[in-house]
Amino acid sequence: MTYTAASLRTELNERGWRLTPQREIILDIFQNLPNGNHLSAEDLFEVLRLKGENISLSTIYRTLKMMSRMGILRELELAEGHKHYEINQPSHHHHHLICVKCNKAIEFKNESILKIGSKMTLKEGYQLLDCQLTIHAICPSCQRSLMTD
Amino acid sequence: MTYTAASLRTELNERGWRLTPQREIILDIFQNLPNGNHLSAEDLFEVLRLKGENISLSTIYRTLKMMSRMGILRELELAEGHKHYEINQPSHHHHHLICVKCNKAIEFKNESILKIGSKMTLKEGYQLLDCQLTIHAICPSCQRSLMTD
DNA sequence: CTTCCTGCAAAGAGTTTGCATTTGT
DNA sequence: ACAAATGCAAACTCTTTGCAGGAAG
Repeated sequence: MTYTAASLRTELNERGWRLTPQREIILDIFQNLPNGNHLSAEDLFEVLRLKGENISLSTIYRTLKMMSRMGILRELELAEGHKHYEINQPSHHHHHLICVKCNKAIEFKNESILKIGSKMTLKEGYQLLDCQLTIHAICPSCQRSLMTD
Repeated sequence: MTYTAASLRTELNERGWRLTPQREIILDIFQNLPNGNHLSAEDLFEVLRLKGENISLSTIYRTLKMMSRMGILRELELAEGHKHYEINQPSHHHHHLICVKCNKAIEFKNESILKIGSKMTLKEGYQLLDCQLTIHAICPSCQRSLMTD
């Protein structure tokens, strides 16, 4: 289930919303992002600026929130004080192991987690958008330096 | 594994840190919080104020971060724009199903998730602090009002 | 031609930090 | 005594919002 400009337009229009150049460009950036990469709002702003696309931060924030709520993007909490976003594709669905000290994140896959999420949302009558297992832990190198913050 | 003032003191001292009245009181609040309850920094500030304990917000933020990093508290991202905290006890370990539109959160238990987390951290040599499955979805009543934000 | 969207600037919320003072160990 | 923690206020970061002009359906 890959999003195209056309399918995005359809889905937007169904809700009384519109396809704008900005939304199309932002979707395109995420579609072409190498696997496992994720962008913060600022990152996206910078990527766009380098491509010569000057889309305002307000629009970026509004679009990221909208696309997350539509299930097009995943909103990741990587414990860095701001959110990161990536395209939401079941085939690349993964989770994160994060060091609470150095914030380093490792991605990993696990097939049973999505099943747990599907079962749970079905049971409660919710419409599933995304499910993420976030593991907070201390990485080997930070374990060796317990005294320092 | 219940924390007492004494065990907290020991663990702090091991790292060259100190047990202060503020830290003891904050731990106490979380110990006695009804199951499934969680507090934001502001909530905790208010709870303390009502008990006549005027602990500054700075100290609260510093203590919450410290106790999370020690594995005493769990840091929850309930998609409300700020973090919530609760005591980290395996026996009450649970996860969250959150509506991205109204932010309503349902708690649920699942035994296999902690196993997945333990296996993953063991494999990578990390020291497990906490693992949480967060499901983002749209609740039944928000599904019925798709047009509105 | 109406409604939605954008960009700008300003405001807002939550959190962090510098520093003088106080307090554990 | 000495290092660490507190409280205060100011600063900071990320994000949201009001509004006027511009664009999509």
